Amino acid sequence: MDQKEHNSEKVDKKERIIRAALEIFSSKLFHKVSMSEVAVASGVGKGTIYLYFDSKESLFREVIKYSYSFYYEALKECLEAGNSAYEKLKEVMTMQKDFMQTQKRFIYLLAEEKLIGSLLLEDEAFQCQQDIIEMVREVIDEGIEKGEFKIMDSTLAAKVFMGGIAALWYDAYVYENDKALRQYSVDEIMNIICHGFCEPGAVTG
Amino acid sequence: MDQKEHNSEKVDKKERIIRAALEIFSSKLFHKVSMSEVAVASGVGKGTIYLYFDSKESLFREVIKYSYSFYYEALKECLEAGNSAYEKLKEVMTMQKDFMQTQKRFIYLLAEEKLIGSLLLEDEAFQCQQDIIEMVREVIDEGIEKGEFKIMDSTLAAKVFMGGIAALWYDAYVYENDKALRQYSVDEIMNIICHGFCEPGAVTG
Amino acid sequence: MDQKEHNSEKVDKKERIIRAALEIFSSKLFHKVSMSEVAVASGVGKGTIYLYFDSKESLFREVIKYSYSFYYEALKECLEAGNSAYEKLKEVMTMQKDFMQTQKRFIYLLAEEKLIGSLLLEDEAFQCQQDIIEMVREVIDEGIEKGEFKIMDSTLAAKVFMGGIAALWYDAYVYENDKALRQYSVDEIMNIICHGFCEPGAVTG
Amino acid sequence: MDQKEHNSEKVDKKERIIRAALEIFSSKLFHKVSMSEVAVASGVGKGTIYLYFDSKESLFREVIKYSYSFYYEALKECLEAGNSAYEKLKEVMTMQKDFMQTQKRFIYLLAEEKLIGSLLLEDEAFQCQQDIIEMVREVIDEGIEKGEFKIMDSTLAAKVFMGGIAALWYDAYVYENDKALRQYSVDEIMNIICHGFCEPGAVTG
DNA sequence: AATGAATGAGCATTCATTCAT
DNA sequence: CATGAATGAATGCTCATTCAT
Repeated sequence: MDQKEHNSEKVDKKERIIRAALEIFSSKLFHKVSMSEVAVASGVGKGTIYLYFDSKESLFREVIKYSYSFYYEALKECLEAGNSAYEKLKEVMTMQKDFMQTQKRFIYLLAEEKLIGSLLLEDEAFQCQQDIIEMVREVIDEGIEKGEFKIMDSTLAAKVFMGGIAALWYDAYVYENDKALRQYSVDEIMNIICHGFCEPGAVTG
Repeated sequence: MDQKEHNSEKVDKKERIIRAALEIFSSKLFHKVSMSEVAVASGVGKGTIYLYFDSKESLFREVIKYSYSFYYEALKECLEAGNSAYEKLKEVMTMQKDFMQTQKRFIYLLAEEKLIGSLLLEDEAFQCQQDIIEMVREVIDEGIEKGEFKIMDSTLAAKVFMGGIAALWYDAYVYENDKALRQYSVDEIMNIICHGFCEPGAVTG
Repeated sequence: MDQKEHNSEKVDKKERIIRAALEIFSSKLFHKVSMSEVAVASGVGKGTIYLYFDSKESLFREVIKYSYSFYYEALKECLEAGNSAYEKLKEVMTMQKDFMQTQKRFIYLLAEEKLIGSLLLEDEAFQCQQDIIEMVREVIDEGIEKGEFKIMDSTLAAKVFMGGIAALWYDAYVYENDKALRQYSVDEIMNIICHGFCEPGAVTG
Repeated sequence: MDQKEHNSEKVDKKERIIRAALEIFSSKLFHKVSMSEVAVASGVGKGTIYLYFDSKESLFREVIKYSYSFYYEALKECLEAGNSAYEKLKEVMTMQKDFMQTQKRFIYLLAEEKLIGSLLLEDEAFQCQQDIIEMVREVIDEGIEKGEFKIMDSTLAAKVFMGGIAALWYDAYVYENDKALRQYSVDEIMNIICHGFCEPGAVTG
């Protein structure tokens, strides 16, 4: 067995554990997940997990990173896809709607990560969130430059955009109330976020 | 000591426990909080907690309700305060900004409640969230009727509004990055949400 | 209120507690009985029990004594009733069969008392058992003197007699298998105990 | 170390726990025994007990079964030993006398088992008692067939026989009054049980 | 005397982690 | 590398007993 094979086996086993852990962490609260359970689901011995991960927390952290990587890739594609900034944001919204429907549990995981994260995780994981906001911000800046969007604080706008849609899917998932989401079309949501609540011409405070 | 005082003492003790528990649940994950700890912080015996609450979960639930009650009141005041629907929403946003700065931990608690709640709590707690959306929706409907806001799905708008600002404070609290929030004025945020991203007149998708 | 009334009230309350406790101790293991439960069943406050009894153990002890007193009286009547020693023992057996059918739980209590007793109770309670054996022994001695019974160790005989029938009712109660007992007539049991297993004339050991 | 040794080590550990638990359950009421105590006495960690037993109750049950197995074997030997039915019963009585002197605590355990058992244990444990009565009954039936014993209900006789001697040892152990038992010879007791109380020829009711 | 709110010692059980094999 | 038996710290909850009223 050469070094390459050796490494690839290690990676395989590590990934197998992460994937099994992802499934389990997605379905229960962190503290309700036991390492034995992860070991059984991964098809490895309990001790083996500790060869690849320092602790339960560390495993959780890697699971989050693994999950983000898919989301991150999907997001990147969206932001490269459309022509206008508006279209790019619409792509993001569509992607998230789909993502949510197929990977519902990821949302749950993200929510828990925020909590666990704020107490347990390292900055590294926070970075993922920041990166996402940053990517969206760039598109918004692009839209501002092109005159598509008005002049505004693009970071603030990115947070409002991502926060608004996050709240929608969060609601849909956590309250298992996804009909609420399905009933809204992406255009409807985009319309509200991009054109605002106000009747054009309304005079406000 | 008359009956009234006696009752008030009982209420005091229950509330003392809730307040101590609020502090603690706000700073740690549910499973990391021990009843002994709550007892010590409340200045009562461990068994005493069980005179007022059936279980740890039950205590958590009451803490959530207690927290909501303040938020709920504040929200009600805001929605009665302004003249226009726009002003009312602006009041809400201002209130939340202040609320967040003084009661930061409530946000954390809310987030955990969503998780724990979806697994452990009864529907009762969910209702609070629904009630809040409902209250905001009514104001938005009012705005639509008055011609202040354009015709749109008011529930969706309420979710986007509350979700968007929730995301902002969540970010501010969880990532302890509140300078980010302080730097934005309420007007700036209201402008984005109410008037949207787009340059008026921009033609979109 | 004079002293007499006062005492009688005390006795009443004490007896009320004992009677309630008797019911409860008869239906559950000692450790499964809570003092609150006894308080509620007695219609007194929890603290009140401690005015009359030093501890849960002490209450249990008094309950046993109270129960024995009835048994003791019934036994005394039996032993005074018949003409011959044989008849007296038969009376005892009949009484126990009836006693068992109406006061099943007493048996349960007695059994637990033996256990709790051997660890918790004072000699005083042991005395009851000894007294009972003693009473039976006297009747057996009487029978020996009268030539009804053969010469034998009367204490041993008393223990075998009481033990044998105790085993029968114990079995009947604990295994809730009382049809087993009901199917045997007192005469049948007396015949076995008083005339023995052996075919008269059989030559043994 | 080969597989066999490995297995034998496992068995050893389980048996070590059972033996330690036997000692402790024999000296205290079930509810007064703590698992920590059993762990310390077994020389294993507290968690280890739970690798071999599901719960405290389950441990208790296994302790009972373990104890019975010795008694059961001894009883079987007795009933195969003598020539006549009388001799077999005498063997049983002798065995029990010895058994009691060396394994006093077993009796205590049996008594508790009846109580705990009637409330907590499964039928499985009851079966042991029934089996024992059954074994004795068969010998008595054999005696009846051979004309050694008179015609009588053999199950009833078995219960009286086992009950009578049980009461004797119970008394001896629980009241720590074993001189009482030692003073009686097996022949004396057999005489009373097998030939009865009555003077041969006495006329009874 | 009577009460019952308050207490805190006590205990069964779980599970992340280690380490001998 | 891989394992899983062994561990013991940690924790929610109960309940006999006390004591201020």
